Amino acid sequence: MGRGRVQLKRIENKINRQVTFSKRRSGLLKKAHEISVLCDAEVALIVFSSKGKLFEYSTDSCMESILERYDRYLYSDKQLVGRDISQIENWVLEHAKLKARVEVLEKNKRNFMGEELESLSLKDLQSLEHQLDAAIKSIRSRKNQAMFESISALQKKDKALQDHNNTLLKKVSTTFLNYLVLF
Amino acid sequence: MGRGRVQLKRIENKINRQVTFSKRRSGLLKKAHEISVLCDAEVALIVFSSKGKLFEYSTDSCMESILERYDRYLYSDKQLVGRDISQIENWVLEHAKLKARVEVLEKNKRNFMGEELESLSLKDLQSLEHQLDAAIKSIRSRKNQAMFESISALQKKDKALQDHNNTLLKKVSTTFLNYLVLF
DNA sequence: AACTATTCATAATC
DNA sequence: TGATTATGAATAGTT
Repeated sequence: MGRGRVQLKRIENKINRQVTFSKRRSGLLKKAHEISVLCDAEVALIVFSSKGKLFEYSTDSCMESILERYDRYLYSDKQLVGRDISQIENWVLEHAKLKARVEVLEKNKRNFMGEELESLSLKDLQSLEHQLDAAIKSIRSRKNQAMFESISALQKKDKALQDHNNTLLKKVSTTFLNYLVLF
Repeated sequence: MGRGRVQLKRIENKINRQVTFSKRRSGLLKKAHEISVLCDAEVALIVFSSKGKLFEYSTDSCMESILERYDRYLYSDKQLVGRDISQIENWVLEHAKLKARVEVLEKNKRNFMGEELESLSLKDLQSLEHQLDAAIKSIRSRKNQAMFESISALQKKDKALQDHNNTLLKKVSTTFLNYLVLF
């Protein structure tokens, strides 16, 4: 990239190194974000500059949960300690995540109900419309099915009742005939 | 990169998503390594695929030490202990409530997307259908409005550009005439 | 911080 | 998968 090939070795000139770091860092963070969104992946990226400054990226801005998942993945049965975050801090985080999730879902719901559309782009609107169109199709199809099921259940019940009625009727008339014979 | 530019949103096609993930993952790991070597930075990169598989890169000082450094960087001065017990109990409750709310909202959302309809009664289905019908109407109306706004903004811009062009044209011809007069 | 000339990464295709 | 290729992105060197 850029003019001339680059050797994969430490850039000796301090200024160049700093500039390259700055450029490549933003590129790297961007690509981390892209793969996260495009491919539905969970990404945690931590970069310390040679001067010790921290830069980071994490999917859904929740580094801690990804690192925890990482620990779980590696040491599935081991204690989570090692990383010295107390349980309480974990809860705070979890809580914040839940709250954010609720907010997103509620916004979502309002959009699904045709509210708060001002905040959506034309593209979002289009995709929402298609989503709902598809949903309505499913719902109508399911409704039809449910109605048919309900109808056939009623017909079956109706038939059973009629049969029962007939049986009773026979019994009654037999009893009546017996009565006549006796008296 | 590649043929045609790419939208920053989840790739819906599963196969494409998987392929893109594989390609971009190797690109990302490579770049992480490069910045690490070129700029003498310490890098930790963790990627979970959507299927939950782990991929990682870390500057040779090993992942664990970088994560430790990260924790130290963030939490070195914070106190982690000594919170009020009743406060904690409150949180536990709050947490349970939030979780329940999330569950309801998610079920809701799935229904709005035409999924999990088996659990709904005929009446529920009917009302959901009406709800979505109304929503679609709002959305279409909002979409129309947004499109008109967009169009009129473009027309306005177009007009401004034409005016500017005319002004420039006049300037050019005046200059040309002056030039003719002089020579 | 801008601007290019290049190299690189990768989406589409096979 | 793996290779190829056309194209859009990233970026090294320069100003």
